[in-house]
Order: sequence, then structure tokens, then C-alpha cells
Amino acid sequence: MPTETDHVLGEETGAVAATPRRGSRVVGVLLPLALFQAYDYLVPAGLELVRGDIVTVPLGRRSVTGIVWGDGAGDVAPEKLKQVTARLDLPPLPAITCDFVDWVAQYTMAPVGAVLRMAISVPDALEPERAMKAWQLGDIATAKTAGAKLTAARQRVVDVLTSSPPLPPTELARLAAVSAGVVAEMGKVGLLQSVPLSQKRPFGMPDADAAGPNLSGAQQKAADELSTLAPGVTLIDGVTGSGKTEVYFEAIAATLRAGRQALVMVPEIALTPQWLTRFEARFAALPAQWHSELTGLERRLTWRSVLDGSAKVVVGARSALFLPYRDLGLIIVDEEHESAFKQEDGVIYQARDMAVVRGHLAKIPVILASATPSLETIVNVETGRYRAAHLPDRHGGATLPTIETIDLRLDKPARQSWIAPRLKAEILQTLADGNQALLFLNRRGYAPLTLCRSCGHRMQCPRCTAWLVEHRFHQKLMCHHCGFDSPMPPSCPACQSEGSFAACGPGVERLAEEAEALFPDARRLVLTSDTVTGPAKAESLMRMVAEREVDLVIGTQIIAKGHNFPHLTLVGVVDADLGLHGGDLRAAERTYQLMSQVAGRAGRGEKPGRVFLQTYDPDRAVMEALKSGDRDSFLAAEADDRRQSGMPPFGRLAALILSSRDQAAVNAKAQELARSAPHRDGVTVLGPAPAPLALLRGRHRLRFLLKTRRDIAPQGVLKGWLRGQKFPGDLRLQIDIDPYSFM
DNA sequence: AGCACGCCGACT
DNA sequence: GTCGGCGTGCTC
Repeated sequence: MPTETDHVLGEETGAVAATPRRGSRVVGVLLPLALFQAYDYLVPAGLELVRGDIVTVPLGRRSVTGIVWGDGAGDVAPEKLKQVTARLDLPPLPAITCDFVDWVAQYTMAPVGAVLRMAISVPDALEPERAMKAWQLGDIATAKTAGAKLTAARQRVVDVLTSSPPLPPTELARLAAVSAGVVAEMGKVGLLQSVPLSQKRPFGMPDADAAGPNLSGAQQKAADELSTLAPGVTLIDGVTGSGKTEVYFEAIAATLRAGRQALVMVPEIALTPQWLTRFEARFAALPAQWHSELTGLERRLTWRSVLDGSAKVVVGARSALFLPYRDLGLIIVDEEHESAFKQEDGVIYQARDMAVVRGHLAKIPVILASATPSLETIVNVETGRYRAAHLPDRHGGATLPTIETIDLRLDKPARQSWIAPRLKAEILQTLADGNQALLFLNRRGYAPLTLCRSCGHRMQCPRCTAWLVEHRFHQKLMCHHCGFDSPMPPSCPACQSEGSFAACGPGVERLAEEAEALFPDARRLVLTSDTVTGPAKAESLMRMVAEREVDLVIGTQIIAKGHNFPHLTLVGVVDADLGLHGGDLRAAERTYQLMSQVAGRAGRGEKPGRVFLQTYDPDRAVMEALKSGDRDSFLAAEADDRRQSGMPPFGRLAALILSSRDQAAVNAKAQELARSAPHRDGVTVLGPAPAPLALLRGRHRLRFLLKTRRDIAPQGVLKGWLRGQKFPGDLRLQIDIDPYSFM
């Protein structure tokens, strides 16, 4: 039986591990488990193994797939060693992928096996290809003549196949609501016949020369620069609508002509259909996609095509960075400033930064694209570490929107309402002119806080330090941090008063209620993650807006990017100060980015757009910068602040979060860690302090922040500090190098 | 990640 | 007396 385990060398010898013969080789095999080093295994005689080879090995009483990582470490007694079972008949994991896994593990201080898991844990991807079988309709007349009966169940199967391509057995049975036995029996009597299931790749072969680019002068100049890139990092810095995508497409085209692979990283889980349409128009094929919504089969096919080099362009979220590219020639990070590139659980890493590392290891160009680049990236351009290409204009003559602030201290909304008189008037005028308006509030639900008017009780999550948010759409109280929800109680849980609940503050649902009262004749549409439930729904709702079936859009962050609304001329930001609370290092920077992005929704057609930011502090630097559009001065001022305080990118930061269900245990361990905290020049330890969510999913959390000078790696300091530390019971220590959300 | 071992509550 | 809940720890 030819399988991918052709290299099997005899039966396993069970628990009896032979003493290695003189000269018999020992290799380190890295397993996709949370382990800090590779395990040693004996190499059977006659098997040649190199780093990257994909092998199966015995582990305990099971068999697992791992990667030959190098020579054995020799730190385990030879008589304990087991033998490699077999090498799989697959190309080895490319050397750069292995080096990259090592690098990321060392940098993030995560177990190297956990990093490997991100690269190879693809269900069935390493298993031998099975010839899958599908059923199509047989010659029914002949089968009937031969005595086959068309029962009701069998008829349902026939009905399903009449309007469907051949289906695999389980799916056919499910769709026809019959048991697997019915389908199998129909095959036997000839009502169905089997055909090999075509494993159609969910992507095509992009052609660099399918359609010529149609670029403006500035775009062409940038595209020319990007098409002849040397290794290193280049920022494409261009305002919303300046055509960054078309420009980086030319870098992809150049990579395709060189016969190499390209990776485009995007912050969203799913790509916008517009992006894919544009890609297809330029390259006459769809790229391979990599995100969490893929089916098992798509995942397997894509993984293997990346490994054998037949997937030429991959577009994906963070995890696409860990695919085993056979010959990666270019990485593009679109919307590089997005915090969605920061992976916050499991192995914690910044995918944009790791993309730069991967590019460096492979000696290939990396392109970062953004209309509002991160401060880190701008500083890297200024110091000459990164190159930059600027795209100053909106493509096609559209102008940038004008931005004004509305001072909420002077122009006060009525009690229990959130839209200032000025904004209300502007929206009325916009609607009267037959144009579209957008109200933006980055807060889901009806109200962020619900309290009892009788006793003051506040509805709080039982597992987190967070209020429960009322969602009228779902008729529930929900925790936005852990997913806890409960029905709205009929009376106050503390004092049993009925009808005493008061909603405090606005959420997008409450804003929609106010909009209904203020603009009753406008056709309104609420866009939040509660109403936009998937890519298909998103597309149909966005089309409704684009085709002018809606006058007033009310939405959260979900509307902020990617979508083009040509008839939208006014944007009102209900609470521009929202992101500035909480003392986050990047609060002002993120507010600038989000506000710019939302503002960019307005005036993308021929009509100019206007943006109003409601704020209690119109004089603060970020609001001034938004009004004047002077991004560079704002970032320069931000950079000065960070330089003076030694914060990133002028210093390094690591967060340690100690957690346990047992509050006393966390406190005791934190005190112990504080006593052994490092003291040296250029190193500061802050804490322990309650982490911003002091209770999360039922775990008490304390946080240390380690700040080091730029020339001191926090990893080394942490290793010294944590050496020999034990974390008994359910104490957990989470290390976050370069923390982003301070939550 | 599995899969063991181990130590306390409800069943035959 | 055993079956079984899932906490803790190891796997070369």
C-alpha cells in the first residue's frame, strides 16, 4: 500500500528502547505542543533526515507529527530515547520557516513548539491525500428495470442531486435528510454512481500581465519604485482613496514575473469583496486566502499549495505569516497601523513586526501600507531604517473631507440625548439636499452601564471587572470581555425594585433611537457586529448604502474601513473622546487613526465631504491635528513625548500578567516576584498593580510592566528574573512583549 | 494537545 | 466496596 509513510522501517519495538549503536544518529524533533525544546529521537538505520523533514514519532502511547529540528541535544539518557517512526513523503518545511519559528519563539518567549503549531497545525494537511469519492445520479431508468425502488427517502436524494454537482456521501445524506445507509444502498443498486471528487483549488493562478495597470502619475512613480525593490522595508504612505492597493499590486506583479510567491497581510478576518474584485480584475484570478472561516478542505489544499509553491499569492490574516512558503518573494502589510495585527492570546505577537522579521530572514522586500501609519513606522522612516513612498492625492480627483469639531461644553445636546444641535442641523441639511449622512459611535449595545435608580446597584459581569452592556437587539445583558450574557432581569438583583433600571450613556442602539426621533423620515440603517453577521450580509448591507437605498447610516467601527460610499457627504462622530480615556500609551495615536479612517468615508464621490467631531476638549493636540490635517506635526509631538518618557519605540516594554482564580495566591506570588525584581541601569519595573481588567473570566490579574532602554532586550532581563520561579496551582504568568492593549 | 494518574462524591 | 468527576503533570 503506497502511503506517505513509505519510509517506515520495521515495527516499533514497544517500550524496549535499544541502546544506540555506535554511530547511530540522534535528532531533535520539534513537536507542535507547548514545549520549550525539541525532543531527542533515534534515527533508524538507512533514513536520512535533515532539518525541516516532516516525521511521525511516538510520544507516550500515541503517535504525533513533528519536524526534524536539528541534531539531538543529548540531555536525555540514551536508553530513554525512542525511534523516529517514519518520514512523510512531503517536501521538508523550508529552512526559513524553521528559522522564523525559532526567532518568534525566542522573541515572544513562547514555547517553540507552540509557535511551530501555528505553522503546521492544519487538520489533515500532513496526512496522505485520500481519493475522495462523490456521488452523482446513476442511470435511474436502467436501475429501476433491474428492480430498484424509488422510496420517499431515495427520491429526496435524487432531488438533491438534480440541482447540485456531485456530492461527498456525508454531505449528500445530510442535505437529503437520509441516513448514510440509504445513500450507500442507492450506489449498490445503481441509482447513484461515484465519481472522484474534484479537489478544486479555491484559488487561481494570478497572471501579472492579465490587465495593464491604470495608474496616475504619482501612482505610477510609486509603483515603479516598488517593482524594483531591494530587500528592506518600504512604507506606502497615502491618504484614503489615493490608490495604495493598485500601487502595491504592481509590486505583486513584479514578484509573479520573477516566479516567486507574495503574501498580503490584512487586518480583518475576512477580506472585503471589493478587494478581491480589484485583485481579480488586475490578475484574472483569485488569490489564495487564509483566515479562520476556511473549511478544512480549503485549508488543507491551501497549506499544501503554499508548501509546493503552486499558491502564488496568499492574502490572509496574521496567521498567514506562518505558512510554509516555498519561495516567498514579497510581503505586504496592508493597514499596517491596525491593532488587529497584535495577536493577544496563545502566542502573543505583533504580526506586522514579525512580517518585517520574516522579510529580513528571507532577504526580501516588505511593504507596509497605510493612510495613517503607526508612530513606530514613521520613526523608522525618519531614522532611515525604512524607505517611504508618498501618494499625496485622492485618486480620480476626489478631495479630502474637511474636519470640524463641535465643542460639547458649548453646544450641549439635550438631556438623555447625544447629538448636539449643530450636528442635528447639519444632518437635516444634508438629508434635505438628498445626500447621505453617517453617525459614528464606537460602542455596541444600548447603554454601556445599567444601574438601579432605587439602590444604585450597577449591573456588573460576575467574572470580569466590567459593566454588563444592555443589548436591546438581543434582549440581553452582555459582557464585551468574556462573552457572558444573561437575560435582562425583571427586577433589581440587589433591592428587588421593579422597573427601576436606568440606562447610562449612549451605545449605538440608543443613538439609533435618538436618530429615529430626530430624523423620522430618513431611511436609517444600523451597522454593528450585531446586525452585520457575516461577509455575505456585510456585502448586501453595504450595497444598500452604495445604491442609495439608505439616507442615514448609524454604525460602529465596522463601517470604518474598506467600503466606498460615493453619496456620503457628512460624517458625525458622536464621541470623539471615547478612545482617549484609560491612559493607554497609544490612545491619541489610535484616535487619530480611527477618526481619519471614519472621516475617509465621506466625500469619496464627486461631492466634497464634511466631518464633525463632537468633543469636550477640542483644543487637545489630536483634535487640532485632525482639524488641520497636520498628521506629521501631531506624530512629531507624540514622538517627543515618548522619547522623553522612554516609551516605545524609544524604549522597550514587556507586560507580565500574573493570574489565578485564587486572589490570595496571586497577591502572594506578585509580592514574591516584586522582591526579586531586577534592579539595574536602564531597567525599570512597575507594579504589581491590578491589571486594567483586574478580574477577567473569573481570574484575578496583577500586572508588572518592564521598561528597558532600547539597547537592552527585555527577554534577557525577564529570563534572569523568572529563572527558577515556580507557578504552582492555577497560577499563570503571561508574558507580552511589546504590549499594545493595556487591558 | 492527549493521556495518564490521583484523590473525593453517588451508585450497585 | 467500585465508577467517574476533572485537576495536575509528563511526554524524548
